[in-house]
Amino acid sequence: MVRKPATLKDVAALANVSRATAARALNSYGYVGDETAQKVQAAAEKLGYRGNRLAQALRSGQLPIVGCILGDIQNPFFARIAHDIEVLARECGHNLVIGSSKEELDQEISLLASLRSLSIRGFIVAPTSADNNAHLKDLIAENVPLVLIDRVAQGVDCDSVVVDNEGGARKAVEYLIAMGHHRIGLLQDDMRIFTSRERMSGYRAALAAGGIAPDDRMVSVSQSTVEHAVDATIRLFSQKSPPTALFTVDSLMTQGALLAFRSMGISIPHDVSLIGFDDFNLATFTDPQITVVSQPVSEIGRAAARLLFDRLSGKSDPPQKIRFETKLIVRGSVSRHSAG
Amino acid sequence: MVRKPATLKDVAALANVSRATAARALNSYGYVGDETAQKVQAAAEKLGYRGNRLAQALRSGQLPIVGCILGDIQNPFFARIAHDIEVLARECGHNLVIGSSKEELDQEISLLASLRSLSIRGFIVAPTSADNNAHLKDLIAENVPLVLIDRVAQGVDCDSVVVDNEGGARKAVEYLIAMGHHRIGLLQDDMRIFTSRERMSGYRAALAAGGIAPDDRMVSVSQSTVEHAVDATIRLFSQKSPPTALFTVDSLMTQGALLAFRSMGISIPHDVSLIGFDDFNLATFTDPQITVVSQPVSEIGRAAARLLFDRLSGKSDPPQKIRFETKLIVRGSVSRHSAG
DNA sequence: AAACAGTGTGAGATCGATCTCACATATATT
DNA sequence: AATATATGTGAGATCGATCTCACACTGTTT
Repeated sequence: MVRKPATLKDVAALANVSRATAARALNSYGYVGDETAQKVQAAAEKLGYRGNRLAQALRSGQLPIVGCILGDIQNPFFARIAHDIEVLARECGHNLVIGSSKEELDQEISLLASLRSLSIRGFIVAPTSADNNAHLKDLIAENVPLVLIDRVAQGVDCDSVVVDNEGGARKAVEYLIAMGHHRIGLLQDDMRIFTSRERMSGYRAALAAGGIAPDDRMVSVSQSTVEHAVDATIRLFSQKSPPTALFTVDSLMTQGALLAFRSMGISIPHDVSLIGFDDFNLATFTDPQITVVSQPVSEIGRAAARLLFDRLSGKSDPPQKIRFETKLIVRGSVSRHSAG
Repeated sequence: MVRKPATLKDVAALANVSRATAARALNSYGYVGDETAQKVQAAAEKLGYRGNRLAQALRSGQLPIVGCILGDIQNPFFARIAHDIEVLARECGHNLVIGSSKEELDQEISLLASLRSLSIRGFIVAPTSADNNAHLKDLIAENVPLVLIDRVAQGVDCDSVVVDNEGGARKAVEYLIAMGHHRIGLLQDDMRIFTSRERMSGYRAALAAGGIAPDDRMVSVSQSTVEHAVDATIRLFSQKSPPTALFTVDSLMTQGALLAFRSMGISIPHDVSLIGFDDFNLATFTDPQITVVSQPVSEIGRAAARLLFDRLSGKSDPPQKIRFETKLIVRGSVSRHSAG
């Protein structure tokens, strides 16, 4: 037996009033008699009435949902962000639709299109590509609230929350150089991605400042999964003269590098030094503990959500660009390299 | 300048036909003249018409969205599941709304209510409570497709996907007993949770089979986060006669236990043996590698999504209950205990 | 010529909630 | 008593897409 959810009409009928009056009673606006209001409340209660948000949304033009397009929820960094956004969204009476772009521009575009046709109120996006962003510009042109997170996109003028990727990478590599390393490997993501570019550029800047010529053989590109990172690390360290230190651009890659080193019998920090971008749960469990560049993960999602909901509630200040600092946390995965 | 999206009415006006005809042309049903159809297509093209899904949904009563309520996306187990569901949902032309219950029944109920008012087509839920599930029964009574995942709920007769929790836990504890352990600790989740119950019951069964009396002092309850698990482990191992082995019920707890042991100077497997339920990335990186009960994570989300979309496409077989096997993966975190 | 099938189109109802407007009453003010 | 003001309520329009129905027209069959 399929009983349909009760509609306002049902409530009105039961309370013996018009739909208009029922609506007034339930949403408390306009004039309603006390008695009438109570009758309506009781009727609504009895029928288990819950408004149909679709109908409400059709009138108001907007669904109480915000969309969030991230690279990959399986990355703990994004999982944390998604979680924080969801909590804040709920506080603001909104639900959250999550989509993974899998770092593919096509996915990002089609996902965005599909969410837009739902009349979703606003978006938080970690854009896959730093340049290719007509779809994001469209959003802005049509005045749909958008907050970029973790990454910004050229020519897209809107609120954003990122961290100091370049500074973080530079600090890490400078530290490696100060510890005597010259052949410093970089395990990085696709260069389309904003963070990858910035971290690469911090890496380059530190090398330059240390008088070290960049060497393409020291750089390996990998998708951001543990498995791909394992392979990329193995490639990097199978060369005749492999790096003596490695900087990885996210925690999944760091974990991949750890597993690769283990399988190759390379020991940290004896054979190779390691610094990862983004801290992770077990970074302090491994032996040695892993030195990392940490970012304030718990702030990022909340900050982005706050920006978005400010916009949704009508704020129209110029776009706000938040940039959090990163911090080098020195543990035990880097050792001094006696010059060679 | 905020240009509103074009409506069917606009298209019809531009093409000089009625809304009905425009709809027929665009959705290709009923009779439409060739010429007329082309005029309409052209008009739609020109205006960049994309149908308003809200309006469509209001008529059809359903939005192409499925909802998914999990314990916590930050748990890699759920993150993986969410990811797999999202991929399959997209293939089926649906979007995915994700909510975290944070293992609180209230959250689960309010989240469900909020999603239901959106006229979402179906749900995949990991119920927080094994008993308290009137809200789930409501779904079934109202014929809303529901798939339970990771956990089932009493009296809720619907599709479900779980693993053999009891068997997995029993195998783990039997193995510990076979290795000479008697004081076997259990680090578990709240007993409201189905998996917790089942794993507990496997633990008990193994103890009983091994002739070991259950001892409440060997059991510690913790929320499923690394931080809480650290505390719970410390409590458990601060007793006068602590366990010689520990079984943890999920990977976050396993990680918490590892961190706790490190901070207490307890070494694995020398001082204590450890088996965790649910494998994790770094389980093979730690020294020793961690012995775990693994579950086929990559199957679970996909199986659940498939069941759900089968229902959505009208299948009305009796509910299907899928139960995957678990596997004890012996690594190096368990050592033989010389009887004491 | 009459009846019928096939083709093409538009008017209007519908989904459910909300809002405007008009119309009642009741009380207060001149 | 006449007018103004406050208070309650309902009829009907609206949001955008879709669907039913009625109506028209062509061509075929008796």
